[in-house]
Amino acid sequence: MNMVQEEIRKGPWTEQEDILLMNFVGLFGDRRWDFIAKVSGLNRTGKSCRLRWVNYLHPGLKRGKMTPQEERLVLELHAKWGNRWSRIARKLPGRTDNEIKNYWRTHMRKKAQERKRAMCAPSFSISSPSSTVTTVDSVQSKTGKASFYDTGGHDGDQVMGMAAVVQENETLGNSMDDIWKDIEFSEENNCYMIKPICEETTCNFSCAAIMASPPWDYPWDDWLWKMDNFEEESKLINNLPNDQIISSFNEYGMAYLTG
DNA sequence: AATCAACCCAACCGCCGGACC
DNA sequence: GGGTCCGGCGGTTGGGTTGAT
Repeated sequence: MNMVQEEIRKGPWTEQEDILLMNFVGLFGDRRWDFIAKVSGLNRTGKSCRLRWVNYLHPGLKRGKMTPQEERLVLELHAKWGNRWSRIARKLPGRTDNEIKNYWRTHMRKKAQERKRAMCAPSFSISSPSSTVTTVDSVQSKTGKASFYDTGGHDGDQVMGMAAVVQENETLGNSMDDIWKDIEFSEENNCYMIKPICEETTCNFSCAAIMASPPWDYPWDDWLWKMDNFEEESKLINNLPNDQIISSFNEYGMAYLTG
Protein backbone atom coordinates (compact mmCIF):
# COMPACT_ATOMS: atom_id res chain seq x y z
CA MET A 1 0.00 0.00 0.00
CA ASN A 2 1.19 3.41 -0.86
CA MET A 3 -0.89 5.23 1.65
CA VAL A 4 0.36 8.71 2.35
CA GLN A 5 -0.47 9.41 5.95
CA GLU A 6 -2.34 12.66 6.32
CA GLU A 7 -0.40 15.20 8.28
CA ILE A 8 -1.45 15.59 11.89
CA ARG A 9 -3.05 18.95 12.41
CA LYS A 10 -1.64 21.29 15.02
CA GLY A 11 -2.45 24.73 16.27
CA PRO A 12 -5.72 26.42 17.07
CA TRP A 13 -8.93 24.47 16.76
CA THR A 14 -11.64 25.53 14.37
CA GLU A 15 -15.31 25.67 15.27
CA GLN A 16 -15.98 22.69 13.01
CA GLU A 17 -13.33 20.66 14.77
CA ASP A 18 -14.79 21.58 18.14
CA ILE A 19 -18.26 20.50 17.13
CA LEU A 20 -16.97 17.29 15.64
CA LEU A 21 -14.98 16.49 18.74
CA MET A 22 -17.88 17.26 21.06
CA ASN A 23 -20.11 14.93 19.19
CA PHE A 24 -17.66 12.08 19.07
CA VAL A 25 -17.03 12.50 22.75
CA GLY A 26 -20.78 12.36 23.14
CA LEU A 27 -20.82 9.11 21.25
CA PHE A 28 -17.81 7.36 22.71
CA GLY A 29 -17.10 9.04 26.01
CA ASP A 30 -14.12 11.02 27.20
CA ARG A 31 -11.61 8.25 27.71
CA ARG A 32 -10.52 6.70 24.46
CA TRP A 33 -8.84 9.69 22.95
CA ASP A 34 -6.76 7.95 20.35
CA PHE A 35 -9.82 6.14 19.18
CA ILE A 36 -11.83 9.34 19.04
CA ALA A 37 -9.03 11.08 17.19
CA LYS A 38 -9.08 8.33 14.59
CA VAL A 39 -12.79 7.82 14.09
CA SER A 40 -13.60 11.51 14.04
CA GLY A 41 -11.27 12.10 11.16
CA LEU A 42 -9.94 15.16 12.91
CA ASN A 43 -6.30 14.55 12.00
CA ARG A 44 -5.40 15.44 15.55
CA THR A 45 -3.59 13.36 18.10
CA GLY A 46 -5.54 11.80 20.92
CA LYS A 47 -3.67 14.00 23.30
CA SER A 48 -4.66 17.09 21.43
CA CYS A 49 -8.30 16.04 21.46
CA ARG A 50 -8.22 15.35 25.15
CA LEU A 51 -6.61 18.68 25.89
CA ARG A 52 -9.12 20.56 23.81
CA TRP A 53 -11.95 18.79 25.56
CA VAL A 54 -10.61 19.13 29.07
CA ASN A 55 -9.49 22.74 28.78
CA TYR A 56 -12.08 24.23 26.51
CA LEU A 57 -15.04 22.14 25.43
CA HIS A 58 -16.01 20.44 28.65
CA PRO A 59 -19.52 21.61 29.55
CA GLY A 60 -18.67 22.02 33.22
CA LEU A 61 -16.01 24.60 32.67
CA LYS A 62 -16.35 27.90 34.39
CA ARG A 63 -15.29 30.95 32.48
CA GLY A 64 -14.24 34.34 33.62
CA LYS A 65 -12.09 35.73 36.32
CA MET A 66 -11.16 33.82 39.41
CA THR A 67 -13.24 34.80 42.39
CA PRO A 68 -11.45 35.99 45.53
CA GLN A 69 -12.45 32.70 47.14
CA GLU A 70 -10.87 30.77 44.32
CA GLU A 71 -7.76 32.90 44.43
CA ARG A 72 -7.38 32.21 48.12
CA LEU A 73 -7.93 28.54 47.61
CA VAL A 74 -5.31 28.38 44.89
CA LEU A 75 -2.85 30.07 47.20
CA GLU A 76 -3.72 27.73 50.02
CA LEU A 77 -3.56 24.57 48.04
CA HIS A 78 -0.40 25.55 46.25
CA ALA A 79 1.22 26.21 49.59
CA LYS A 80 0.07 22.79 50.67
CA TRP A 81 0.63 20.71 47.55
CA GLY A 82 3.03 22.67 45.39
CA ASN A 83 2.69 22.52 41.62
CA ARG A 84 0.17 19.72 41.65
CA TRP A 85 -2.10 21.61 39.35
CA SER A 86 -4.49 18.82 38.52
CA ARG A 87 -4.93 18.06 42.18
CA ILE A 88 -5.57 21.69 42.94
CA ALA A 89 -7.97 21.90 40.02
CA ARG A 90 -10.05 19.11 41.47
CA LYS A 91 -10.81 21.36 44.39
CA LEU A 92 -11.96 24.17 42.13
CA PRO A 93 -15.00 23.01 40.24
CA GLY A 94 -15.06 24.27 36.68
CA ARG A 95 -11.41 25.27 36.64
CA THR A 96 -8.77 23.33 34.78
CA ASP A 97 -5.23 22.59 35.80
CA ASN A 98 -4.08 24.61 32.83
CA GLU A 99 -6.13 27.59 33.90
CA ILE A 100 -4.86 27.46 37.43
CA LYS A 101 -1.32 27.01 36.25
CA ASN A 102 -1.62 30.03 34.00
CA TYR A 103 -3.29 31.99 36.72
CA TRP A 104 -0.53 31.16 39.14
CA ARG A 105 2.19 32.09 36.72
CA THR A 106 0.78 35.48 35.90
CA HIS A 107 -0.80 36.58 39.15
CA MET A 108 1.74 35.13 41.48
CA ARG A 109 4.57 36.55 39.47
CA LYS A 110 2.96 39.93 39.86
CA LYS A 111 2.46 39.41 43.55
CA ALA A 112 5.97 38.13 43.99
CA GLN A 113 7.32 41.21 42.31
CA GLU A 114 5.20 43.47 44.44
CA ARG A 115 6.23 41.61 47.55
CA LYS A 116 9.83 41.74 46.56
CA ARG A 117 9.60 45.45 46.14
CA ALA A 118 7.89 45.79 49.49
CA MET A 119 10.45 43.61 51.17
CA CYS A 120 13.33 45.49 49.69
CA ALA A 121 12.02 48.55 51.44
CA PRO A 122 13.92 49.23 54.68
CA SER A 123 12.81 47.80 58.05
CA PHE A 124 10.42 45.21 56.64
CA SER A 125 10.72 41.45 56.76
CA ILE A 126 8.61 38.38 57.35
CA SER A 127 9.59 36.00 60.08
CA SER A 128 8.79 32.33 60.25
CA PRO A 129 9.47 30.01 63.17
CA SER A 130 12.42 28.40 61.46
CA SER A 131 13.80 31.09 59.29
CA THR A 132 13.59 34.64 58.14
CA VAL A 133 12.82 35.08 54.49
CA THR A 134 13.60 38.40 53.02
CA THR A 135 13.39 38.37 49.25
CA VAL A 136 12.52 36.11 46.39
CA ASP A 137 16.13 36.15 45.35
CA SER A 138 17.25 34.93 48.69
CA VAL A 139 14.87 32.03 48.43
CA GLN A 140 16.13 31.17 45.00
CA SER A 141 19.71 31.25 46.09
CA LYS A 142 18.92 29.04 49.05
CA THR A 143 16.97 26.45 47.14
CA GLY A 144 19.03 26.68 44.00
CA LYS A 145 15.87 26.62 41.93
CA ALA A 146 15.49 28.63 38.82
CA SER A 147 12.17 30.19 39.47
CA PHE A 148 9.83 31.20 42.22
CA TYR A 149 7.10 29.25 40.48
CA ASP A 150 9.02 26.02 40.30
CA THR A 151 9.68 25.55 43.95
CA GLY A 152 6.90 23.08 44.39
CA GLY A 153 5.39 25.03 47.22
CA HIS A 154 8.08 24.28 49.73
CA ASP A 155 10.79 26.20 51.45
CA GLY A 156 10.71 29.93 51.18
CA ASP A 157 7.88 30.45 48.80
CA GLN A 158 5.58 28.51 50.99
CA VAL A 159 6.29 30.83 53.84
CA MET A 160 5.85 33.80 51.61
CA GLY A 161 2.72 32.39 50.05
CA MET A 162 1.20 31.78 53.40
CA ALA A 163 2.18 35.23 54.53
CA ALA A 164 0.39 36.64 51.54
CA VAL A 165 -2.66 34.56 52.28
CA VAL A 166 -2.75 35.71 55.86
CA GLN A 167 -2.44 39.27 54.68
CA GLU A 168 -5.23 38.85 52.17
CA ASN A 169 -7.50 37.03 54.55
CA GLU A 170 -7.10 39.71 57.09
CA THR A 171 -8.36 42.22 54.61
CA LEU A 172 -11.20 39.93 53.61
CA GLY A 173 -12.18 39.08 57.14
CA ASN A 174 -11.38 35.34 57.03
CA SER A 175 -8.98 33.63 59.32
CA MET A 176 -6.49 31.04 58.20
CA ASP A 177 -8.03 28.61 60.63
CA ASP A 178 -11.36 28.88 58.86
CA ILE A 179 -9.83 28.12 55.52
CA TRP A 180 -7.79 25.18 56.76
CA LYS A 181 -10.84 23.79 58.48
CA ASP A 182 -12.71 24.03 55.22
CA ILE A 183 -9.98 22.34 53.28
CA GLU A 184 -9.66 19.53 55.75
CA PHE A 185 -13.39 19.14 55.91
CA SER A 186 -13.68 18.96 52.16
CA GLU A 187 -10.94 16.37 51.95
CA GLU A 188 -12.47 14.24 54.64
CA ASN A 189 -15.85 14.38 53.02
CA ASN A 190 -14.57 14.25 49.49
CA CYS A 191 -16.56 17.30 48.57
CA TYR A 192 -15.80 20.75 47.31
CA MET A 193 -15.52 23.74 49.44
CA ILE A 194 -16.00 26.84 47.40
CA LYS A 195 -19.37 27.79 48.70
CA PRO A 196 -20.04 31.11 47.05
CA ILE A 197 -18.72 30.09 43.68
CA CYS A 198 -22.05 30.37 41.94
CA GLU A 199 -22.62 33.89 43.03
CA GLU A 200 -20.77 34.65 39.87
CA THR A 201 -23.01 35.80 37.11
CA THR A 202 -20.70 34.07 34.68
CA CYS A 203 -21.56 30.73 36.18
CA ASN A 204 -23.31 29.03 33.31
CA PHE A 205 -23.70 25.49 34.48
CA SER A 206 -25.68 23.52 36.93
CA CYS A 207 -24.36 24.56 40.30
CA ALA A 208 -25.99 21.77 42.23
CA ALA A 209 -24.34 19.13 40.15
CA ILE A 210 -20.98 20.82 40.17
CA MET A 211 -20.95 21.52 43.85
CA ALA A 212 -21.50 17.90 44.60
CA SER A 213 -18.66 16.71 42.46
CA PRO A 214 -16.71 17.99 39.50
CA PRO A 215 -18.17 16.76 36.26
CA TRP A 216 -15.01 15.08 35.13
CA ASP A 217 -15.19 12.82 38.13
CA TYR A 218 -18.42 11.36 36.90
CA PRO A 219 -18.36 8.17 35.02
CA TRP A 220 -19.32 9.08 31.50
CA ASP A 221 -22.72 7.44 31.70
CA ASP A 222 -23.50 9.55 34.70
CA TRP A 223 -22.74 12.85 33.20
CA LEU A 224 -24.15 12.29 29.78
CA TRP A 225 -27.57 13.16 31.11
CA LYS A 226 -26.16 16.23 32.77
CA MET A 227 -25.29 17.61 29.39
CA ASP A 228 -28.97 18.32 28.93
CA ASN A 229 -28.62 21.10 31.42
CA PHE A 230 -26.08 23.05 29.50
CA GLU A 231 -27.43 25.74 27.32
CA GLU A 232 -24.34 26.03 25.20
CA GLU A 233 -24.23 22.32 24.71
CA SER A 234 -27.78 22.30 23.49
CA LYS A 235 -27.09 25.14 21.12
CA LEU A 236 -24.15 23.32 19.64
CA ILE A 237 -26.04 20.11 19.28
CA ASN A 238 -28.92 21.92 17.61
CA ASN A 239 -26.56 23.48 15.15
CA LEU A 240 -24.75 20.32 14.22
CA PRO A 241 -23.59 19.92 10.70
CA ASN A 242 -25.30 16.57 10.79
CA ASP A 243 -24.20 15.34 7.44
CA GLN A 244 -20.57 15.82 8.36
CA ILE A 245 -20.86 14.01 11.64
CA ILE A 246 -22.99 11.23 10.30
CA SER A 247 -20.70 10.65 7.38
CA SER A 248 -17.68 10.57 9.64
CA PHE A 249 -19.48 8.23 11.93
CA ASN A 250 -20.57 5.99 9.11
CA GLU A 251 -17.11 5.91 7.70
CA TYR A 252 -15.22 5.13 10.88
CA GLY A 253 -17.50 4.62 13.81
CA MET A 254 -19.67 1.87 12.50
CA ALA A 255 -16.65 -0.01 11.33
CA TYR A 256 -15.27 0.08 14.83
CA LEU A 257 -18.52 -0.75 16.46
CA THR A 258 -19.34 -3.64 14.24
CA GLY A 259 -15.80 -4.83 13.89
C1' DA B 1 -2.29 57.00 16.03
C1' DA B 2 1.77 54.25 16.68
C1' DT B 3 4.73 51.60 19.38
C1' DC B 4 6.10 48.78 22.99
C1' DA B 5 5.65 45.99 27.06
C1' DA B 6 2.97 43.25 29.93
C1' DC B 7 -0.46 40.09 30.31
C1' DC B 8 -3.39 36.17 29.12
C1' DC B 9 -4.32 31.73 27.56
C1' DA B 10 -4.55 27.90 24.20
C1' DA B 11 -1.78 24.45 22.78
C1' DC B 12 2.36 21.63 22.44
C1' DC B 13 6.09 18.79 24.43
C1' DG B 14 8.29 15.40 27.22
C1' DC B 15 7.96 12.40 30.86
C1' DC B 16 5.70 9.07 33.77
C1' DG B 17 2.74 5.39 35.22
C1' DG B 18 -0.83 2.02 34.54
C1' DA B 19 -2.99 -1.40 31.60
C1' DC B 20 -2.58 -4.82 28.43
C1' DC B 21 -0.43 -8.40 25.66
C1' DG C 1 9.39 -9.76 33.14
C1' DG C 2 9.51 -6.80 29.20
C1' DG C 3 7.57 -4.13 25.47
C1' DT C 4 4.01 -1.20 23.76
C1' DC C 5 0.20 1.83 23.96
C1' DC C 6 -2.33 5.37 25.89
C1' DG C 7 -3.93 8.74 29.17
C1' DG C 8 -2.59 12.11 32.47
C1' DC C 9 0.38 15.62 34.32
C1' DG C 10 3.55 19.53 34.76
C1' DG C 11 6.44 22.67 32.17
C1' DT C 12 6.93 25.70 28.41
C1' DT C 13 5.97 28.44 24.38
C1' DG C 14 3.98 31.53 21.12
C1' DG C 15 0.37 34.35 19.44
C1' DG C 16 -3.30 37.47 20.47
C1' DT C 17 -5.00 41.20 23.43
C1' DT C 18 -4.75 45.08 26.38
C1' DG C 19 -2.84 49.01 28.51
C1' DA C 20 0.64 52.54 28.98
C1' DT C 21 3.47 55.98 26.88
